[in-house]
Amino acid sequence: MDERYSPEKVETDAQEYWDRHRSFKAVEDPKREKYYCLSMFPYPSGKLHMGHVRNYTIGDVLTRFMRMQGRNVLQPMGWDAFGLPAENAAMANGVPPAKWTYDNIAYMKRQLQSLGFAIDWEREFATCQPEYYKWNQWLFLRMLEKGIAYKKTGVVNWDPVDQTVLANEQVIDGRGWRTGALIEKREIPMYYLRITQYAEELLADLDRLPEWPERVRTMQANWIGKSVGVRFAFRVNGVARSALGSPPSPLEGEGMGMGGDDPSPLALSRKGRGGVGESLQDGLLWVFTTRADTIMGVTFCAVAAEHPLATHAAKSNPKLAAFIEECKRGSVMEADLATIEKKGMPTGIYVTHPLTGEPIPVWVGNYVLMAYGEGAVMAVPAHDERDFHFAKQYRLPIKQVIGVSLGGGRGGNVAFTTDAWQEWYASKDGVCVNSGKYDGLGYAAAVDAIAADLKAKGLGDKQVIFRLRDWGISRQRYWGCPIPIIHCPHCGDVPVPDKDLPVALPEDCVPDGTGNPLIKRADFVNCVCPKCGGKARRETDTMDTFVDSSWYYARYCSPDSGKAMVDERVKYWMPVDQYIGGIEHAILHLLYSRFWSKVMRDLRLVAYDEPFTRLLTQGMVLNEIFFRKPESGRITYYNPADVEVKLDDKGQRIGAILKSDGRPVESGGIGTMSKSKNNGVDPQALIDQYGADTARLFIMFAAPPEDTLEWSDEGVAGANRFLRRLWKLAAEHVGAGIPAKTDLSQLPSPLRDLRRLVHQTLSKVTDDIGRRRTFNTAIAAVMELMNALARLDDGSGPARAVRHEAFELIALMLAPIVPHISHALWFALGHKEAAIDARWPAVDNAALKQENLEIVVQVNGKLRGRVSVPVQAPEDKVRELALADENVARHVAGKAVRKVIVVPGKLVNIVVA
RNA sequence: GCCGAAGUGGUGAAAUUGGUAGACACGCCAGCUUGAGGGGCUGGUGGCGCAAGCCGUGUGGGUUCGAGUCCCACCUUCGGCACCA
Repeated sequence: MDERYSPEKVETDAQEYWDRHRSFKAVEDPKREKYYCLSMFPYPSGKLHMGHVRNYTIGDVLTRFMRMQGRNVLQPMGWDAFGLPAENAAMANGVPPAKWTYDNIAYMKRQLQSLGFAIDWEREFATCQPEYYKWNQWLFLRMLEKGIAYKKTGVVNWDPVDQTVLANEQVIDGRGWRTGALIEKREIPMYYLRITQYAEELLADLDRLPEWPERVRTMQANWIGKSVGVRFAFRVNGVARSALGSPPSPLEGEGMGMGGDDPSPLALSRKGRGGVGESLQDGLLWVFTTRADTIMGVTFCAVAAEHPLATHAAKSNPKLAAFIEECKRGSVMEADLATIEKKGMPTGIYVTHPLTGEPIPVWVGNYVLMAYGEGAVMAVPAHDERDFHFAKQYRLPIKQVIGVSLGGGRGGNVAFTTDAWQEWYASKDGVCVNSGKYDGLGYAAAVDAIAADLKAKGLGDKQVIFRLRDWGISRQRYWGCPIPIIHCPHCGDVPVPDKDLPVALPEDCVPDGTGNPLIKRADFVNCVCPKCGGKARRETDTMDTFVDSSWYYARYCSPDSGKAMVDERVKYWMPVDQYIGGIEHAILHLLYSRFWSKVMRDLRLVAYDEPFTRLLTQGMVLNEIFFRKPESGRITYYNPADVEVKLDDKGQRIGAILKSDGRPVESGGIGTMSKSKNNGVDPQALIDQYGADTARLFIMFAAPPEDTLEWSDEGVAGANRFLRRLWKLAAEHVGAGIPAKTDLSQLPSPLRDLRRLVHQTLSKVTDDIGRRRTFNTAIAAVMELMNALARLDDGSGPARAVRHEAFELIALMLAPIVPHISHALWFALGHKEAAIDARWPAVDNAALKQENLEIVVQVNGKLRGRVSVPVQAPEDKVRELALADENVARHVAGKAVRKVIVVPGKLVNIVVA
């Protein structure tokens, strides 16, 4: 064994061994329990970043650990290879997205391999390969047949200069990123997937995912956004149905006939979202409310700018038309809407209150969303904070209809004033007042009574609605999976027959920013109608890349299947036992994958309901931010590698300078590693300098996996120091020869203590990795053991045998985390079989036995002494020994002992007066 | 604004079930080692105090023999987002 630890050699050797023996090939074996460990696949952006390294190291540790536990493990890897960056790169460099993508994949694959991940590379694929995306198309056609996929118009960002559709991220302050032109909103036909049909199940099944982080489940539940309330209508005064120009809808009447008990999400999702018209059938203004108990307090209604009633009113009111235009111009991003000033304008139209018959004015409000509910709300300013402020601003009446008695709870109504908003105004705990026959009813009773009365009048009923909207998958982009539709002038939109799949994407296009290049590809666009044989035009839109990532985990089970999307091997491997990825995917990717799984299940392609049994969301990787901001001009960020930090003599930071010019830079705190803040660390540089094991060790040691991880060059050096020390100690031990097998059950005291520590450490590491997933504490425990081992200065036979066992267990305990050095140490310790095929060691319970325990003694809760007591000592004896301790006796002397609390094996607390 | 998570030495953190606060590591200090390369080894390192000891886990209360951990109120930071009717 070399005296010196040289990671390049150690790591190359280990990786060559694993390659040669195809150690990571996963083979289905019904006799063995499987373990499918999956990390979210990367977008091939060019090179790995630290977030990838962290993600894949966590997955690899669990994979290798479970493998040592005897499970038949699968850890695959692939590439989320379609997407916008490839088109941007093409525009910048003139390289086709296909070439750019495949080059990046080749480079990043080498990087992943150099980190020594236990990946079955034989299952690798990229989503841009026709063998994969063929099945996107195939499933899309099945969805079309089942009515899950459908076509309707949607709004997109239109750049009038480049004549192209832009993604949200390509719109900066309302202008195109390349042209600077003001972006217009355009309505174009698009394909949608009816995820809302699964809303109820997607919500309910969150309860079947107990091993997902609570906060992810909460985020998904909020995103699905189930609301139980009442949908009802106001008659629009003096407006006939024909005047509104809304065509009779085939869905008309469906809402009323559905009954409140079992509302179908499918029907609901159609209603109110299908576009203009439906909300005004028969001259009715439909609204949805969760506070029907406040209906007697309605003093106005507010509709969205896009609402047909607003459109109608604007025809004869230029000022209103201008206001509506202003509202429509604003951002569609809901986060932006949260901060805009609330504005409104009266339409001049009145509606009739369904219960009181009073006339109610209708306003247009910029805070009403067309996409949620009916695009119209009843406004109860006394009991809704937004309505309250709106009413104050425009001097609209405010009528209290809910009373609350605080304090005693009997009768005494707390005073209501319109001076300022009070928290309790929105409370559901009060009872109705000023509400005629509903007076005195609580929330639930009032809602029931009011819903029943509305139903009797044929003007409404209870209703469940979801915030979740159908998934629009059409993208007016080149580098994606073609949507398999043919547009025929005679037959309309015709699905591509299964036998003609895949619709292959030409790979030699170079986008130039002026729209989808597919439109100009005659050989792609021109085709023959499968129905009538006439000339037809192929759809040029491609699919959202979230489609690609919605089922890739299932494809890994049978990546070579040419006949089917997935084959019977999926039954063995799925569902994924452990999924690992960034918290940024908590909603969309995970929700779409869950939806896609349920669709595949309903098509009897798979048997599972949920694709990911256990989820681990790893924290972000942070680093310091340094910058200079000149008097005039732009802020410049400096990479922490180019900055030297100045410390005072206590190690407290006093400043930082740029290494190149020695002049000070300012600290911007710490933040996520990003290009814009120039605070990234290149994993490749780290691997080149210290090796993969050091990178893996540092990343797993610095923080628990779910927490953020702060980068530290000193910490990396420390991790490397530990490995060098381990290597050196092991080399010294092995250099003296492999000790003969020795009976370790009878050892002198210091050796027995050391051996107990060895097995205590094994016990802790097993629990930390297997159950707690706190890799940082597992590593700390091994470090502690190594420190104890280094202190043992004893060259005797028994000592060498104890030391040998300790090194063996250290090599195995560290094998999931730093597999290369463990591989080398294991062979050096005299084993013929490689560490990769070794089993996780078992704790020797006999080694854990001890005769005496150290017990802490407190007096009035303050630590006053420690005593050694026999393990089997009865409580009286422990108490006696505790009181006999010199320091304890001193603190107890002269005081009456009131109580003595004995916690077996832990402590004694003596309570004195 | 709403929702969620978290506040512990100079720093990253540990304390798993209410039971020794600060394991492990970084940094710093002292000493040794002419093998300066990102050296190696030993010891020290929460604050105050000569000491006994006292104080100490964001702040203020509370429960308990005992609280970083449980309860109430507040402050701060981070993350997510919805004006969701």
